[in-house]
Amino acid sequence: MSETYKWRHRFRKHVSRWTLPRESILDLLSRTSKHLSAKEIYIDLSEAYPGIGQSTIYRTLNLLVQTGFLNKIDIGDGPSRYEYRPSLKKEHHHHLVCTKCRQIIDYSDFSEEEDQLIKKAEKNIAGKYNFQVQDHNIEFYGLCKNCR
Amino acid sequence: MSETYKWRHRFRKHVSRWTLPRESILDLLSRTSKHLSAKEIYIDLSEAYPGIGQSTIYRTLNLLVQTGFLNKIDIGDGPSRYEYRPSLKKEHHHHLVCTKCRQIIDYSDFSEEEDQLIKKAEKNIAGKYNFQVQDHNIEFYGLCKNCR
DNA sequence: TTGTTAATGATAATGATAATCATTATCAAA
DNA sequence: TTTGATAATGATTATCATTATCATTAACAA
Repeated sequence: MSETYKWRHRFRKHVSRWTLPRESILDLLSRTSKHLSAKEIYIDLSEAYPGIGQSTIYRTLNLLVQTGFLNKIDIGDGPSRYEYRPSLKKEHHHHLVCTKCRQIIDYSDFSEEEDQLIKKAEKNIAGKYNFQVQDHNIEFYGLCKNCR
Repeated sequence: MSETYKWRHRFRKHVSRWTLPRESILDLLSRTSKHLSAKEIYIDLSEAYPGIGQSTIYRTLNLLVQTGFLNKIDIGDGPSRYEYRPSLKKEHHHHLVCTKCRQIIDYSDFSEEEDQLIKKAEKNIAGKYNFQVQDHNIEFYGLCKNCR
């Protein structure tokens, strides 16, 4: 079964129409490991899809984030970046952010202890602050292999 | 010894002049536990210091972050927020971000295991990606006691 | 095939922040 | 203490990312 078909199916559950811009953006992000900004997506797609509007890019990105197809990444400066999210299940990874070239690298192998620590912290937070944790985010800042 | 005197002293090491806007901003942020945006700081200071310029706020905030007097906090949407940083030593805390009212709460009690886990991760990251970790950041997203 | 209506793309608007530049204030040295 | 070099300020404009508006177009259920 094609990816497109699966996407379309998942998408239609949200009572939204399946359109070329939506497929193009999802397709692009699913084929790259890069973390792209709206502008970068716009530039890239403009070749295969001349005339696509910037507004559509922004709207579609927001929609795809809301519906769980994409993750939005915000590292302080510059524009938001987006990455494909393969499954709705708790596939969890974090990011290494190069403070020099601003490259973002995925980092996913520290799960067992992390889960324990996070669970513990969430319990602690719930008790102490009456704060109901839904999600968490860890970033490491430093220098990538090219910049160090 | 007054705070102002200490700030001034620390500041002069960076070959910068000690001015009223700089003192006012530092004073304001040191007296609140809130995490304020540039605009909020501007509005607040405008009362005690009519005529202060927005540019000065932004410039000064950047400077104070660079010189270690303040932390800059970026939680995705909205403007950057700033908090006072009591000491240059590794006083480390993280943030609970309410996804509904966008309030930020400081969270600092999970250090021992955290340190261990983070150290381990940093070593792992260095080995695997040749990435030199300098700092890290953890955020918990959820609902605060008023919003849950 | 068609009608309803959601999505698109062009454009203007907004909000946060940075750049420019003439004026003013700080502070080291006289 | 004054003074002079120059850093900092505040007004303004520019820029950059993102959102809002709205007429036109396309998706898809019937």
